[in-house]
Amino acid sequence: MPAAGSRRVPRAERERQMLDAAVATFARRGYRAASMDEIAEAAGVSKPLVYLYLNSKDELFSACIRREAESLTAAVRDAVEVGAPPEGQLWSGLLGFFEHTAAHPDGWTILYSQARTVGEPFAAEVAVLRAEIVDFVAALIAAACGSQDVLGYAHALVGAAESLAGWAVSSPSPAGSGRDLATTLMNFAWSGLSDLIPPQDRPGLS
Amino acid sequence: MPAAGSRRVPRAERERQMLDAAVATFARRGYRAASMDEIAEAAGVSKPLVYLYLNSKDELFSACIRREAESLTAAVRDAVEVGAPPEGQLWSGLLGFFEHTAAHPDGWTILYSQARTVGEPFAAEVAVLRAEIVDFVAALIAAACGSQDVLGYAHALVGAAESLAGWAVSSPSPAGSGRDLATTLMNFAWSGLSDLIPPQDRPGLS
Amino acid sequence: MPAAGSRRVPRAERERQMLDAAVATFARRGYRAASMDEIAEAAGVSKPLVYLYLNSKDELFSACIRREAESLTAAVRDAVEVGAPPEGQLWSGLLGFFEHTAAHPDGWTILYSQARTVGEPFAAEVAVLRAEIVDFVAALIAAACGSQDVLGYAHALVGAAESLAGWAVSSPSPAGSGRDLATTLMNFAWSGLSDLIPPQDRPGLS
Amino acid sequence: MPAAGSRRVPRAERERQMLDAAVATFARRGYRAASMDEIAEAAGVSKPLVYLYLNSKDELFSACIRREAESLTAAVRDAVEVGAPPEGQLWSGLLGFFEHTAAHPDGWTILYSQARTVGEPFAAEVAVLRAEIVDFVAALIAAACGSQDVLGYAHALVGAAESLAGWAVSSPSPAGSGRDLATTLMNFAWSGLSDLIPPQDRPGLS
DNA sequence: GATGAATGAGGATTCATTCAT
DNA sequence: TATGAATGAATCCTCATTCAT
Repeated sequence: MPAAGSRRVPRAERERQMLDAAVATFARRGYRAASMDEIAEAAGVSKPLVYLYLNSKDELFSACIRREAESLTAAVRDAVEVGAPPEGQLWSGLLGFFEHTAAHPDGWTILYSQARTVGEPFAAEVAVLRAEIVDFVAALIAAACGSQDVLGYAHALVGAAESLAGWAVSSPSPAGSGRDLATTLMNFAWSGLSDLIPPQDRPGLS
Repeated sequence: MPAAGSRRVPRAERERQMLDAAVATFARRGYRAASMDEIAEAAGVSKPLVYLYLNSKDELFSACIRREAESLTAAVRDAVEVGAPPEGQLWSGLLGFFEHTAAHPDGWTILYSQARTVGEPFAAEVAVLRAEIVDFVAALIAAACGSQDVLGYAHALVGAAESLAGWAVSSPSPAGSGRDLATTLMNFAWSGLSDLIPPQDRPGLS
Repeated sequence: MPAAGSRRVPRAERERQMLDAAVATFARRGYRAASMDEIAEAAGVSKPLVYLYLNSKDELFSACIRREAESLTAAVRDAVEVGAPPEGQLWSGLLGFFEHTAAHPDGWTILYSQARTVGEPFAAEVAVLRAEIVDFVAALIAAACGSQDVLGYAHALVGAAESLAGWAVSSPSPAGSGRDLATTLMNFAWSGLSDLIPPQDRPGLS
Repeated sequence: MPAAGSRRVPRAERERQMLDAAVATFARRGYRAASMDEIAEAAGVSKPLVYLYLNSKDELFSACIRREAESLTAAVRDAVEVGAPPEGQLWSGLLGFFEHTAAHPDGWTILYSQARTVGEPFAAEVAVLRAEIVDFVAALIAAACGSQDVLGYAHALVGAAESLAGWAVSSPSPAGSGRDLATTLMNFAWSGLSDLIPPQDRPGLS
């Protein structure tokens, strides 16, 4: 097991080290404030090597986004129980989502906070990712309900999940485990708050 | 009514122009990428005047955050029907929220996307704002339900609202009016998705 | 006696206030580091008024130098006992010099430290002043001794006086009064250190 | 021996070139008026390289002061004949001092004129240097005389030396060689002016 | 595979100075 | 007499990026 800063490391591993350092640095400081010097030092290599392997700051950030996005989608994909009923798929997918974001807070920060604020090439990349998730969730909701006009609900559900994930990431203690978060969200999304309210107090909306 | 770029404007009005330009620029480009040159030009003044009135980029951004935060809080505060039952207060507050964010998308972007990613002084400022909102929402939910452990629900609800607001801001056409968004969210939050699902398909969670 | 910041002050007095403020500011911060803003504020007036009366930073500094130089020369001139023997003239002149520099440390700082380091127009002005003093001292020494090659001695004596004045200005307590300094210097210059040394230990120089 | 402006020079040599350029520039223009652009151009490198090696204008100036101060103290230390009687040590030390300042007028200007006027971090640095010199001279005088109250004499002697050095630096021709200056000063300091004066004309001071 | 040496370009900030009243 | 409003022109400093080894 070679030390992080050791010499003569094969390219694939060096790239992984660089991406790790870049993800951590971008998450902590933001795209513009993170300097290539900082990243190279965190990776334990010289700056020209970062350029040799990853070409530019833009491409480096892009590679970070791609890696973290694929890591997150893979985690959710693997967590979803194929063949289960839609609600079961949602439940297991949410569980996978919360567990992965809790385990990789820097990756989550990059995707959710940083990439959206940097500007066009990257914001679009994450927007695509998010749209895929929303569409996937919308399809599950539609499958469960039969209704078609569920895009708003899907957005609300995804936003609620993001908010809970961010809550858990920023203040780990009170937020609870991934399972707790998924439970909270499924209760919230499925039964709504009205289950907690006496019927006569419910607002007559819509 | 003097034109925006006219000479010899009283200080209060110039400051307003500068803040308008700064909010628009920061929203579009992010804190780091926005240059003071750009902001000054957008405000129709020279850079030294911006510094004379607002002292530094940090303070300028801080002033933007404060102004937009107060504007949003005031809009929601004024929209909430005091004396109404908690659900009614939530409904009217959400309505005010969606209408304000739709009317001031740049302000919303600054608070929601930019300020959180810049780093400590600013992230903390918006974190406080958001915590206040979550606490307020949690109090309303608790008042409506009698239950105490509602912080998770409040986070979910606020996140859902943010997501819908962001959806509406980024793609105005399909998202609908503020009223539509509020309706969607209240339906989602109150009745849950289960209303749309035949009872036998509901997952038995938790 | 009008307050320093009062309105509608006659020009002569305003100019005096400005020069006072400028001398103090230039002495404390140096020519380049002192800003016109700072000086105007210290004088209790607005910047355009400083320009109206004194035209530019250069001319303002020049006016400071001229005023302080004349003030110092006048003090020394008035102190010198005309008609006394050369040594008596030197003694009284030194006394006047030390008393004036002790009473006006900012003026001394400007002449001795600041003006020499700023660059050509000003350095030359003070160089002229200093050359006059050195020549005057040289004439007195020559008159007392009959010798002609006394320029080096005059430089040494003036430098010793400056050093003692700077010592007194920077650490007032141990240095003693103007009279003490003048006494020290006259002892040093007249009798030399050899008076304190047994004759057989004196080096055989030159 | 590569030319001063040649490419790819080892760091140590580049730093020396930069310090040379900085000393010359600071001496000629003063700390504030000297621009980093000017210094970099004088050193034959680009500005970022100056920052890469010397971090900031402050640190660059500080490095100049340290280098010149050490250079001067080393020259004097090496010139002093250890084991000689105190007057001999003074004589040889003065000789070393005058020869070094004559050979390095820019270094002398920085220490004597510039650093004292810039403000606190630097003024303190040279004040320490000067205090050491004064103390050293005072010790020699005390050793030669047996008297204790010689600090004033030491200040006078050092000031006289500084003045003569400045005279020699600013107008090289009439001032004479280092040996001449040292002779003048030792004559002045040891025998005083009274040797040149008929006894009956001497003032009876203190 | 890896790096020390080097730079063009741009950004935040300050300052002396003027104009209109 | 006096000032609030305004700016052109630097200046310090940083950063992404490349070259020669």
